[in-house]
Amino acid sequence: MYEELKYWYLRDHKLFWTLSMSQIKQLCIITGFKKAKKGEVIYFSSSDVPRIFLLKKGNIKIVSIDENGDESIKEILQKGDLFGELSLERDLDVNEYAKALTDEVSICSFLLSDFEDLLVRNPTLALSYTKFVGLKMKRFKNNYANLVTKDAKTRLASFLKDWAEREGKKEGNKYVIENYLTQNDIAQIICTSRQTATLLLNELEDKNLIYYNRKEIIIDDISKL
Amino acid sequence: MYEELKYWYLRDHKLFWTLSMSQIKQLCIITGFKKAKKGEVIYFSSSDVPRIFLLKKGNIKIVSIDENGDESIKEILQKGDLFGELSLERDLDVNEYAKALTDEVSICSFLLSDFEDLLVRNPTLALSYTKFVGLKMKRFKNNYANLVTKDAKTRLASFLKDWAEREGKKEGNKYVIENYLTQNDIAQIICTSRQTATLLLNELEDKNLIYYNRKEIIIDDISKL
DNA sequence: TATCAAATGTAAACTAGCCGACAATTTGCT
DNA sequence: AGCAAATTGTCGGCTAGTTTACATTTGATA
Repeated sequence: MYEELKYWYLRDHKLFWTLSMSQIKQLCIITGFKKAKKGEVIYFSSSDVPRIFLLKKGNIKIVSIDENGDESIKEILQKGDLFGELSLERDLDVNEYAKALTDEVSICSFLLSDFEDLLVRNPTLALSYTKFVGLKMKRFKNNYANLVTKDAKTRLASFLKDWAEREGKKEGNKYVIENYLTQNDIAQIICTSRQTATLLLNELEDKNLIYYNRKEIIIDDISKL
Repeated sequence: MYEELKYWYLRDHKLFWTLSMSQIKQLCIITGFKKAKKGEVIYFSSSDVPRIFLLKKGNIKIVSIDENGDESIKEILQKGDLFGELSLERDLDVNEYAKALTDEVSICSFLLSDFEDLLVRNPTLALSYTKFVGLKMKRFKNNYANLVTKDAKTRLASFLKDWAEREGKKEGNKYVIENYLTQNDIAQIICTSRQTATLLLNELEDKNLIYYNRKEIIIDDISKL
């Protein structure tokens, strides 16, 4: 991998904006780079050395496996998202993996230890990183609060809104989302059975609130959802 | 408040162990101190300046209010726990308050801005703080994963185990917990209705797995729970 | 283009847990 | 002690959502 490219990758993430180009170059912490295509499993938490990963391109899902072997989707990640040992502590209890949802997924990574060194030498970066982790925690809390208090229909609606706002092409109140999820994925995300998800999606379509197919989802008017 | 005492309060928290006494003194960031008794509401997140709080004594619950005015318990905090704007970012969306669960609650606090300065000047502290926030996030994830996948009975059992291990007096496999929660509190924590919580608690008592009253909860054999 | 696996659609039986309603008990307070 | 308020106990009806089971559609690939 070309050295120049490496730095650019980090530079691109807003977490590293505060660093000067020369600082970034000086650090040189990227140690891995990987490409994957749809369906491929990319990373196991129990893998060799603890790392932090940066999703450069494509979409992936983080799936965790509990003691009964049941799988649940923890997160859907977009281009630019960080994942891995974000809490800077190795966690052996958690068993999770990442799976490519789109073709042409590319990921780069650096070692946790290298990143720690970097943080110690750059207090400002450490501060923004802490805020970043904090923000992530808040989003989680919010999501889960939804899970607990709202019914499946509401959860589906707020998931779709969220998705549209994060990734959809906006045209006024209309949003077009590139659909790389199966109904089963969606069901797992909003924590319901596949059947219920199917039912609710069709219900939304019957009411002309969304148009759904395997390639894209069109939300006619997000304010009505 | 005596200066000496202030420092000792911080010194006592494991987050600050890495700092030398003189460093802590130098920093002198504690700006508030408060006492409260049972039932008292202590702090609103929308209060004046963003702060971080340290619970020195007693137990409190963090209650959040959603857009419908429904209240839900976010966290139960023990002596030594930090709370407030832990993510170091002010959050105006969140509406939450803390309520004393025991008599003789005491809390000290410092300003977010002071703490940020401190972190920038002490990268190692920043690092431990990030790990601390990360750990908190993990615990949350775990809890919520439970909420979603397990039924109420299992959730109650794991809450009781957790509580016992964190605060109970251990005698072999037997645990005695000082019970400062109502059944309604417990219900909210494990996200079920008060009636269901009552039912399940009585069920556990019928099976002689626990002994419950308003003062204490005795878990006969935690491995059987 | 024939085949097969994955994804989606649909329906009926079943159930955990919610909700409302009310009684009994305990606690704090004057 | 005596009263009001908070907490706990109990019941039946109700509903959202699960589960099981099977049919249909779609897309990949040989």
